[in-house]
Amino acid sequence: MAKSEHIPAPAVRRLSLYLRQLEAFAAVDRPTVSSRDLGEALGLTDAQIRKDLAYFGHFGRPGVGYRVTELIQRVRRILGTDKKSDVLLVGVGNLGRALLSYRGFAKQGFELIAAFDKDRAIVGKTINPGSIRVRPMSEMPKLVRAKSVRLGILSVPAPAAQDVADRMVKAGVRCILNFAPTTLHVHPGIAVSSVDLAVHLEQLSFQLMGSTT
Amino acid sequence: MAKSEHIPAPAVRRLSLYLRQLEAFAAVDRPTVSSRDLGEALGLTDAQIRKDLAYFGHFGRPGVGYRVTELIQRVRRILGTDKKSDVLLVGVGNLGRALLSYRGFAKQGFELIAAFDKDRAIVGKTINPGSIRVRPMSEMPKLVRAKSVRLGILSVPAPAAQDVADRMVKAGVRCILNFAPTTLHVHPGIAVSSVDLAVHLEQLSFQLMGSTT
DNA sequence: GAATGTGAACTTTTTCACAGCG
DNA sequence: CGCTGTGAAAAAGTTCACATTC
Repeated sequence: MAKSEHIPAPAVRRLSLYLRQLEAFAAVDRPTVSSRDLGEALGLTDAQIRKDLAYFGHFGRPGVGYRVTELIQRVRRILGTDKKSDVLLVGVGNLGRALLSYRGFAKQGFELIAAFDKDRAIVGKTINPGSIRVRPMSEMPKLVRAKSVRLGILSVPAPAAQDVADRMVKAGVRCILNFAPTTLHVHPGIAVSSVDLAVHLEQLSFQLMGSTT
Repeated sequence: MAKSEHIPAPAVRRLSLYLRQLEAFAAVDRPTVSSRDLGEALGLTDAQIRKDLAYFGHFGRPGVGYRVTELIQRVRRILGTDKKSDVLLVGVGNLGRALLSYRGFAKQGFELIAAFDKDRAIVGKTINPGSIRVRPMSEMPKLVRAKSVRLGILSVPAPAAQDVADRMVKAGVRCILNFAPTTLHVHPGIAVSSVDLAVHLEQLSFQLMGSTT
């Protein structure tokens, strides 16, 4: 396969999980893993894992499995996280601040290089250890162009989300990680991924319903 | 349909989105909506929406659509958010604090009633406006039993996540909203929903790859 | 006339099962 | 022999299209 076939979105989502688990194996100096090992660790079937990886190439060795460090590199390459990406954030409320302090981004190759807010009371402040100074919204387009930022994190309140998204896209941002509980309408070609606490909680609540009956 | 047929997980996920959009329509005093209206607002097809809602009952009127306030109540009922649920949180780091300050939970019927952390430096403190005092881990099982808490939010670092999850489940928690970037292994019957920033970011990064080529 | 609910057709995704390589 | 990669089969999910109801 390996070639430019259409790759299912669920396969790409799982690729991130594989990467994480592979890193866990690497941390323990495991040289190789089989699709079965990975599957057990992640709660997936071995066939699923082989099929997913095969969309991208022939990475394994029959009788042996996958070489851990090699596969990590390959998966990073596929996901585009082998090189650092600059990321900006708009909306420095509670959540925005937590995200700015989150150390996990850098580990994955994402660097938060700027934060913006419209609130004059916050602009100019520096969010602790992160050393990023909050800038006014007006400076956003300039920075996006100067640094060719493609990835934006949107952590403003829901009513402002669409407007801010439009401004990000206009400035040149191509992918938005949306934390606002609202549906964003963007041009096709612009990617949006939404992190929605309401949906997660309500889904759990629904399952609770079923198990009580 | 309406009957105890197997309901696809994606349909349940979307139900949350429908609820949110319905609330937006209600806020504007819209009396009824058609599946088409909902679909346009959410970027889904009308057929999808009708099919999803039909899993749960006959809520609409041909020629008219769905009565907004009525459907809101029904969906809340289905999701179990028509009644308040107590929620606890373990792990009062950056993210935990942000979650404790998040006002959206209450709006959806979830009440954060307690927060726990193992760090003695944090225990005893009260997280601003939220008025919740952080308690030591040792008090967790007692509270879960006393209040029959079924839902737990897990916002501890990845290496501690499995252990804390086990302790939550042992205490009686049935559903876990997991923010740690790790796969949790729990008994079948215990529901886990993971919010995974790595997966979201890497997915966006992947899409960026494709559009650049 | 407008819009639902739903079987049937279609599409996507997962699982199976096995030939073939190391 | 163990384990991959992959067609073929099965399952799951989505869209179509229309009879039916308001």
